[in-house]
Amino acid sequence: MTQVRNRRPTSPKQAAACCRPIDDRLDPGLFKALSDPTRVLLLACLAKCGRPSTVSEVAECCAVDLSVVSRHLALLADAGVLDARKEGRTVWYHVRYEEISQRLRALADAIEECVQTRARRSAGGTGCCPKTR
Amino acid sequence: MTQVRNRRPTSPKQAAACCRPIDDRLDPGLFKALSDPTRVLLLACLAKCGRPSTVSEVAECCAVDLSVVSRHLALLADAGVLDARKEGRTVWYHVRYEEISQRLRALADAIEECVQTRARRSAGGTGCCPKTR
DNA sequence: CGTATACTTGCATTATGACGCAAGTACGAA
DNA sequence: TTCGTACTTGCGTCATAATGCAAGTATACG
Repeated sequence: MTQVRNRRPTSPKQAAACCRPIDDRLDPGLFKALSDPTRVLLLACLAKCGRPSTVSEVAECCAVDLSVVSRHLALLADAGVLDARKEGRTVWYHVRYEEISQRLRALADAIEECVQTRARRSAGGTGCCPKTR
Repeated sequence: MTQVRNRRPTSPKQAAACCRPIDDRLDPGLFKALSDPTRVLLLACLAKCGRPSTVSEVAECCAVDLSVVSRHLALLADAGVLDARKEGRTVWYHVRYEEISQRLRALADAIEECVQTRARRSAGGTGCCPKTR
């Protein structure tokens, strides 16, 4: 494939060979965690409540089985959305507010960077690095 | 269920009855669109390329069938991530940079609002409205 | 008109994931 | 050590969705 280094890619195919902040920030893992309605409902309840809550407490928010809630919360924690702290037999989950908002803002920045790159690039920008993954 | 109006919810269950900006901004539809690796790859290529591209062009970015790419792009357009413009037999897709970054920032704001609410609330805040959906 | 191009749609296959139930684990209390 | 609480895990079922191929539609071009 033609390597493009110091020019903006002129086609999507060329763009595929370029790495930009958006490549790291556009993480399907995070979005997969937020793509299920039940999970999002649980997350919203936790977020609005504001304090760490147990699995049982969160399970009262909706009609699904406790085991389902347990799995959803564990998945959200895996994705970096929640933080889990075990205390005896109870587990306290709380929202990683800063983590989430920072990741979202970083992605927003990365997306806007793609627009601004055109101007910067033509003025002698940072170039397009080869894709390494 | 106990309705909580002018206090911060003290449990996730109470929180479920409260509506906040996060309820509207945490839209599973958007995240579902961004949860598939192939779709994210196509989106990144389009974003980095910067100009509107055709289905065929985008399809050169990865090894999946053209029909698959066609479906992915249509889905991303449905989710508000891409904009589609038909011109003769070709369809030009381009990234809605502003739309996406604004939605992400709005969600980041809504998440942080959940943290700040505690202080505002105890000083006589806006209250907790009943859930209407 | 016929043909090529650009994309979409139907359909079957396969993979992934959500869910509930039941059983299991871990911990605390009596 | 026995029981109850809090959660996790195994497993079967069902629904959703990703994919490729083939056929279909729409448009341009000669």
